Amino acid sequence: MTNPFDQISEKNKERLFRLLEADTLKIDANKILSSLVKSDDFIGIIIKGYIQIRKIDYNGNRIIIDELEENQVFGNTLSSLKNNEYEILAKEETSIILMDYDRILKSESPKEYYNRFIKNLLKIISEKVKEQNARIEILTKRTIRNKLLEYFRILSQKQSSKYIYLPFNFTDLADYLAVDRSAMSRELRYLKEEGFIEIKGKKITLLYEKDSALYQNL
Amino acid sequence: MTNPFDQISEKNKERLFRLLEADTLKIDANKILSSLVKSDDFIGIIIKGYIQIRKIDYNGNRIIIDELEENQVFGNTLSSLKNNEYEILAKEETSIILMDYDRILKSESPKEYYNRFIKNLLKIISEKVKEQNARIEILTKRTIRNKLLEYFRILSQKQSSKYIYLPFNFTDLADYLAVDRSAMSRELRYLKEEGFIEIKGKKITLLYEKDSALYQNL
DNA sequence: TTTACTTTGTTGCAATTGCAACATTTGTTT
DNA sequence: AAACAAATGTTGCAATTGCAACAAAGTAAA
Repeated sequence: MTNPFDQISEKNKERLFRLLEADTLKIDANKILSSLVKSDDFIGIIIKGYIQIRKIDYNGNRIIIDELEENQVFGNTLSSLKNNEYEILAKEETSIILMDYDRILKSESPKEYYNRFIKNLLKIISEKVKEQNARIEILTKRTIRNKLLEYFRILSQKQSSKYIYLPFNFTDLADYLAVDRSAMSRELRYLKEEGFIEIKGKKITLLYEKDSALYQNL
Repeated sequence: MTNPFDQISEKNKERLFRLLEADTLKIDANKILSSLVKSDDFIGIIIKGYIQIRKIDYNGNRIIIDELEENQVFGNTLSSLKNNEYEILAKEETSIILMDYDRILKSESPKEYYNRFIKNLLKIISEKVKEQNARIEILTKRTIRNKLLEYFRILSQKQSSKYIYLPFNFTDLADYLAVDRSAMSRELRYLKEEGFIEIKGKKITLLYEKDSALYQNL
């Protein structure tokens, strides 16, 4: 994961902050921010910590729009985030930097640290696109079972192991997969009963092979 | 939509192409490219035309991964595109530029046109993230009806009108929403019968208001 | 214009899912 | 340790969906 200030010295980082009028912000663990008092178009960078961007619809369904950890970016420039429609939940103590998107792009500074920062941002955002693609692949699966399997596949690949560790609790996982929690719970039970997986808390063991029939319809 | 060569002169564009060893490629209308003979990490830019990136799973379900028009980018850097798993379909005659991702990022050229290009790319990719977010919002809806309504909402907003024009045929729309085509067809009929929409070919008229009860559970 | 192919529309039916309601377990706070 | 809150597990049931199979309409090619 690329650090947004990769190859930028502390001193130049300060200069950059001044140039871009960046603000830093600290959010306590389990605190919810429902509006970011900032200009129209902003980009936020997670310096440290872990947040979720959530939305709650009229039915009370909570949807996890995004999950962000250190060095990742978010902002209304990158989504249709309008204040108040979404909430930002810090799962642990989190520091973020807020900066004006226009200011980032429109600055004509010839400074090396500025160009370097733009490049770093490009890399980070490219990674984000990739992650979103993975999410889309999951969401396009038509059954809960296939969504779970696709999610496990990606996680297993990321963690290079058949013993995978969920970064979610099950309630959040259901929101992430956009399915009903109890229906997901049932499907997980079926997968267990059929001997495909083992679950111990957030640790899941995949008992099937990559060429298993299970994968055939993914 | 930002042009990747915005504020870059023709001459500098040529220099840029040489610097990044970019190749141009022309694809005839309705031709399918199933593998891009190129280095591992590439970025493609649509210069002119319109393509779809599709995937066909073991069930024969076709999924539209991405839709790209002029000035948009794609590439395995931006998704998990592995050759052969996906196909690229040109809906019309399309020209694309292929370039090496590492080369783009690792070049240390101090040239103004190079930095400008990076900035343009950043803007384009930011827009892509935004579009993917919209897609995710649609896919997280739990019923076909709500997926359709969310899709219509976004389209109506984009086209600033209640008379919207589908960029898809219905078969492709179903793939885009990741639902069964016939089930979608049925749902569209219900929406018509209930007087919420009118359909004439690819032209759809939304007959409900933004504060309609229909929207309440979106 | 006849033929072939693609897209759209329709329907019955079985499978899957969401929903609601509740029990149980786990975690947190005082 | 008691009291409360949150997460997990379970189940019946109705609603929604996917699937299959086919008819009709539209489009392109010979």
